[in-house]
Amino acid sequence: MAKMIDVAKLAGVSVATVSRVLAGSGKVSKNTKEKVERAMKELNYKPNKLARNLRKLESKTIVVVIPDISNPFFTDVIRGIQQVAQQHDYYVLLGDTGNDVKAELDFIDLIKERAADGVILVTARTSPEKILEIAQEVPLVVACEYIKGAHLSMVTIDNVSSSQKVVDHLVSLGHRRIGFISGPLNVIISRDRLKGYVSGLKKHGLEQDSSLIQEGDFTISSGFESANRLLDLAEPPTAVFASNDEMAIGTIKAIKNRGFQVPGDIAVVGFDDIQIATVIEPALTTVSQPKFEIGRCTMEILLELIQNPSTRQEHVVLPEHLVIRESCGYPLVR
Amino acid sequence: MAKMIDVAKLAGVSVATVSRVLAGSGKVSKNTKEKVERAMKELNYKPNKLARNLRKLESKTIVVVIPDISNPFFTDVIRGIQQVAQQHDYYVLLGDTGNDVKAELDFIDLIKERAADGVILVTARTSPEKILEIAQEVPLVVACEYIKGAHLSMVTIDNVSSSQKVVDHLVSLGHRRIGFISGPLNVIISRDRLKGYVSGLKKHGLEQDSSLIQEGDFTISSGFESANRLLDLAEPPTAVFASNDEMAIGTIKAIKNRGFQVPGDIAVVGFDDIQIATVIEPALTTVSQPKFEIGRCTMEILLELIQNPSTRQEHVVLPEHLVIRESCGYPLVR
DNA sequence: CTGTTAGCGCCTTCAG
DNA sequence: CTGAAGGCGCTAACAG
Repeated sequence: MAKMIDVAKLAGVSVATVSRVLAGSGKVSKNTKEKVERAMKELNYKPNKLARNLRKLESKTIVVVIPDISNPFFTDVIRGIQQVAQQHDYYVLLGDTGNDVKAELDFIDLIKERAADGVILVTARTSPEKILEIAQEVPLVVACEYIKGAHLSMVTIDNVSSSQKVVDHLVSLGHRRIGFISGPLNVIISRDRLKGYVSGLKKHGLEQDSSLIQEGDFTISSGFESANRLLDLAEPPTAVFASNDEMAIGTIKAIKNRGFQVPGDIAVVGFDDIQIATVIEPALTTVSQPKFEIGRCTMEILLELIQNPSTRQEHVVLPEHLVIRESCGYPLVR
Repeated sequence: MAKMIDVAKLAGVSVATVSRVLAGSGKVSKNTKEKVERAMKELNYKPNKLARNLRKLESKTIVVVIPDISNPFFTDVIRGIQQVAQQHDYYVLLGDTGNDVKAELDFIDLIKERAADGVILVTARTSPEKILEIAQEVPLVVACEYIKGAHLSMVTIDNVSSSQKVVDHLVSLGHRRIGFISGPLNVIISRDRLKGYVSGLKKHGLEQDSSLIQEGDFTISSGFESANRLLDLAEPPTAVFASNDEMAIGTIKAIKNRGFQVPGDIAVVGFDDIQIATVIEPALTTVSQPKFEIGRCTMEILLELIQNPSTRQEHVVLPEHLVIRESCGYPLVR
C-alpha cells in the first residue's frame, strides 16, 4: 500500500507538497500539482484515514444510537441522517442498543475515545440528568424524544398539538366517544400524545372517561390487548386513537376479530405513518411524522455543534400532518 | 482529555506499563496494576482509539453495504451482523447506497483508506468481475446474493430448492395452474427462484406456460401490475407464487381489487418472510429466510477473513423453511 | 516484571 | 510556492 512518501519520491517533491495537493489548498503550482496527481494515480495511492484522523484528532464519524434498527420508524430517520452525513464526508456508525441502557452509554463513550465526533440519540433510555451532563462535554443531539425544558439540542414534532388534531378530525366525523391507547407513560412523547388527546376532548366539550384510556407499549400485541379492553366496555368507543401505527394495527385486528368493521363500526387512527400503514386494510389514517426530515435536520444541527461546540442549543419542532386514508371513513350518522 | 502519559505519571510508572494493563497482557504485578487502574479512574482516562488504530493499522470497523436501509429485509440481516460484530469489538459502519453503484464502490474504498477492516456486501450491483477483483485485495463477504462458481465468500439460502418446495406445497393443495412473479431477471437470485419454480412444475408433470410467468421488480406496485396481467389471462392461475413478500402483497391487493378472495379463489405465496407478511390479511404463506442468521454467519466469516486473509473462501448455504399461514388455505377441491 | 524508544502515516507550522 | 521537521497518542520490540 503506497504511502505519501512514495508519492512524494515518485513526483520528486516533498510530502508536504503531496499533502497540499490532497487538501486542495491552492498554494501549489499547476505544474507540480499535475506531477503529484500523476504519481498518485500511478501508485494507486489512497490517503490513510487512520493517520489523518490521529493527526487531526477527529474521526469524521458520528454514532446514531437507536433502540432497534428493525423498527421501520427509525430507518427513515437514519436515511435522513445518512444523507446529510454523506454530503459532509461523515460516516455513520450504527449504535443499535437492543433497548439496553448500558449499550446506549457504551456507544456514547465512543466519542470520548475519539472514535466518533458526535452522537445522535434516537432513543433516550438513559436518565435525563445523565444525558444533559454528557451533552455538556460532547456534541450530542436528541431526535424524536426530548427532555423538558432542557438546554439541549433536540429535533421533534409537536406531539401535543398533533394529537389534538386527531381528536379534532374524529369529532368532525361525528365521534363523541373516543378511546385512546397510549404508549408507555414513562416516555415523555407518550405523555404528550395523551395530553393532546385530553385537551382535544376538552376543547370540544367532551368529558374525559378514564376507562377509555389504556396504556400500551407500542407493540402490535399491546394494541390488540388494549383494544380488547376498550371493546369489553359496557359502552365501547366509536373511535380509537392509538399512539402509534403498530398499536393501531393491533386495534384493527382486535376489532375485526370481534366481527366488527373498520371504519364501519369503529374508526381507528394511528401515529407515525410507517409503510405498513398504507398496506394494512383498511389503510390507516395516521399522523405523518417527517421522519426523513427529522434525520436531516438532526444531522445538520450536530454538524454545527461539532464545528462550533458553543453553538446555542435549540429545540427544533418540525411540522407533521394528518394523513387521511380509510380507517376513519366518512362522517358518522347516528 | 487525559492521555496515557498522564496516567503513567500519576501512577509513577511508564507508558508501556499503562499500555499493558490496558491490554490485559498479564505481565504486570498486581500491585502496579492497581496503581495504574486507580490513576486511570482518577483521571477518567479513555484510551484514544485514533492513536491505537494508527499504531495497529486497523480500524476495528467493518462496512455493511446495503441498497436501502429502510427495506425491512436488510435490517434483520444487519442486526445479525451487528450482534457478532459487537461481541468481537467491531463497529459497523452503515453503507446505504440508495441503489447507486458509484456509492457502492466508494464504501468499498473505505478499506483501502484503512477506515474499515472489511466489507459485507448485501447487494451486488457492481459487476461480478469487479467484485472478485476487489475480494482478492480486501476481506469481503457477500450476503444474500452470490456470484456463480466464484472463488468468493458468500452466505445465502438455496433459492432454487426453496422455490421448488413452494411449488410442491401448492401442488399438494391441488393447484395445477400456478402463476409466477419473478424479481428482476438480471439478478441471479431472481433467476434461481424462477428456476426452482420451473423445475418444480416439471417434477410434478405440469407443463410450463410462459404466459404464467411475469417479471416484476420486487416492489408492491410491480406485484400489483404483474398480478393483473395474470388475472387478465383467458385462463387465470389458481395460485400465484411471488418472488418476494412485497410483490405478494401487491398480488393480494390486485386479486381483492377484482372482487376475488385470497385464498378462496386464488392462493398466494411470498418469499422472505418480512414482518408485514404476518400483518397482512390474509397472513402470508412464505419462504422464511434466516435473515438474522445470515447476518451472524456472514460476520463470522468476515472476521476469519480479516484475521487470516488466506482463509479458504466458501459459499455457505443456510437452511430456509416454508411458513404456512393463511394465504394458501386448505386443499383445493375442484 | 518494567522502562526506553522507535515509529504507525499524515498534517502543519516555520523557514526559505 | 516548496521543504524540513515535529508531533498526534499509542503499541511493540528490545533491554534490563
